[in-house]
Amino acid sequence: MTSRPIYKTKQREILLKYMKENSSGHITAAQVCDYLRANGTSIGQATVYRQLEKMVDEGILNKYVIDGNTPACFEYVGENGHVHEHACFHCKCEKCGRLIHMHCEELESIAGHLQKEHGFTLDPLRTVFYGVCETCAGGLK
Amino acid sequence: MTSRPIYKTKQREILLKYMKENSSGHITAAQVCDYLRANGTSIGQATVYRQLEKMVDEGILNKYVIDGNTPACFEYVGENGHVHEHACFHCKCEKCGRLIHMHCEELESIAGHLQKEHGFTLDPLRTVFYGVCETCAGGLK
DNA sequence: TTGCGTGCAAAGGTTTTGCATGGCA
DNA sequence: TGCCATGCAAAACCTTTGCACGCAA
Repeated sequence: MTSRPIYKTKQREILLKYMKENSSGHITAAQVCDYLRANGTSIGQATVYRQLEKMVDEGILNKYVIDGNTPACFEYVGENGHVHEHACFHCKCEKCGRLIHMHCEELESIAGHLQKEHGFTLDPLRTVFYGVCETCAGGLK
Repeated sequence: MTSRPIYKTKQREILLKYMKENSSGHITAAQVCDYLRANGTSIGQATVYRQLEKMVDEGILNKYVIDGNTPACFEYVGENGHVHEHACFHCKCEKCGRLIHMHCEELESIAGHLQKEHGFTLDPLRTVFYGVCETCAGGLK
């Protein structure tokens, strides 16, 4: 939501590439730093945090927070403007940590409801449903 | 959850009383400490955190984690196995950063839907809807 | 008496910030 | 050239933990 200019720096490109290549999973800032360090292309952690946060602002990345004591996870969700994947919702399992993508039209009605009844414009890209997935629920309580 | 014995200490009673009296809003651990300090009945912060967490385990309090950098919020939801009827949903405005909590029955159907159609057990306590609130949307872009 | 609760201080770990320098536009 | 990005280290922040003592049951 910020309208700052986007500088195309070497560091940004490296981060973008890495996040894109790992779009299937959720990456923590520490993991990024580790990878870069192991790769010889070390980037200051402050830059990593700043760029990651910036990309979240731009809608390129999603940020997931489980709780205050575990590091936040980032996930690549697309560039080129706002690639609104139609109603792509995310569910995060609190047990196995798995991130589940689901496309469901019915869930779109939530946005409409929030808008009409509560005057709240939902941002589905950034909203994450937390809970317990089928597998973990089936196993043990 | 946990099945530890519940000791009835002076500190616990004070905390319980305070949380009960402020059940309408969200209280942070720091707010509790501030209040107690201002009141002369200071309790060690470690105890505050430990008791609060314990009460969450017991189902007396709800704990809300918005993101990793803001302190967690606690809310009194009832004792005596008094299961709270309506889950509390949270909306966080990405512009003004305001946290809006709403009790809405219709939104509860989301949980049911996720459960039935996707096998996902929603945890309303930890789920936050991101978007733009009425004020910010109405005002300026 | 037993074992949990408490309090203090210090540690823990993630994320942010200050400031000087470097690089994109 | 102007402004933003970077990097390093230190700070900030919330929360947890170690340990000795106190207190409920």
